[in-house]
Amino acid sequence: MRDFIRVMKALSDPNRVRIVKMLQHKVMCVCEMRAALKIAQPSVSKHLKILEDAGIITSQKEGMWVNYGLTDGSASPYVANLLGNLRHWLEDDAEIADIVEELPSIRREEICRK
Amino acid sequence: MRDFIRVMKALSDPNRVRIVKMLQHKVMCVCEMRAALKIAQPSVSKHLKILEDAGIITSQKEGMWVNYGLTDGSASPYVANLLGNLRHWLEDDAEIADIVEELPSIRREEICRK
DNA sequence: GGGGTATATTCCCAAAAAGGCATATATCTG
DNA sequence: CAGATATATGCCTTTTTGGGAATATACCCC
Repeated sequence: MRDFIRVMKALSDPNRVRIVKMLQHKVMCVCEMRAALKIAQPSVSKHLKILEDAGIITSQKEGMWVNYGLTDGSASPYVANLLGNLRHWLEDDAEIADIVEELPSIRREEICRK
Repeated sequence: MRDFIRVMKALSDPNRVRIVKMLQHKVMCVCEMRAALKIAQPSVSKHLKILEDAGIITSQKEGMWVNYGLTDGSASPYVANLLGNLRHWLEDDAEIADIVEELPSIRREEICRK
């Protein structure tokens, strides 16, 4: 039950769902997500921690950056199912479409390292 | 997005998940759920409202009682999918098993109408 | 080692959520 | 109609949650 609730809570926040939908398109670092979501960096980090604790995303350090990506969900049937469905769910959501459309223009080389 | 969040939030609370798992076994009135969950009646009513607003359950008046049951989920793909999966998810959860086991002994004729 | 950058953590605040008690509403019974 | 019962609503309190600012940590480059 605890695992199930943890996954459901993790996906109960719009910004966290946006993160998942973005990560369907590419691996991203924190500052890229910050730029896409237009919220403060610590807020992004906290959302990422919640998603990671739920087994929905994983992180990998690459020098100064931390790359976040979706897990394969093999550790949890709840994650596996929801990540699978979220591949088509919300695809026609206007707001999600807007964010995804702008993703290619958000490149860490331009945003970070100023 | 709003619909999706509403459904996820509705299923992010242990007591509401317990309600769904109970309703998989039988239609129940508020006082039966109150007895099963061991929380105050107004709390049950409020949880039911949240689940109903999300399209997860429906209610039907029967005299003094209000019977609650699961929807078929046809109004929402999120509901349809989650209700479908919740038919097997948490089936081996100890706490859920306990509640389900006691369901037959919770009969409105004995609990209500004192 | 020192300066700069990316990320995580801490602290604080405002808003939301969950619970209970009291009360309102609706229905049944006599 | 009056009393009893089932459910819903309102109010209040406590806890949780999301956000930001400041700070700590880790890494890179010189």
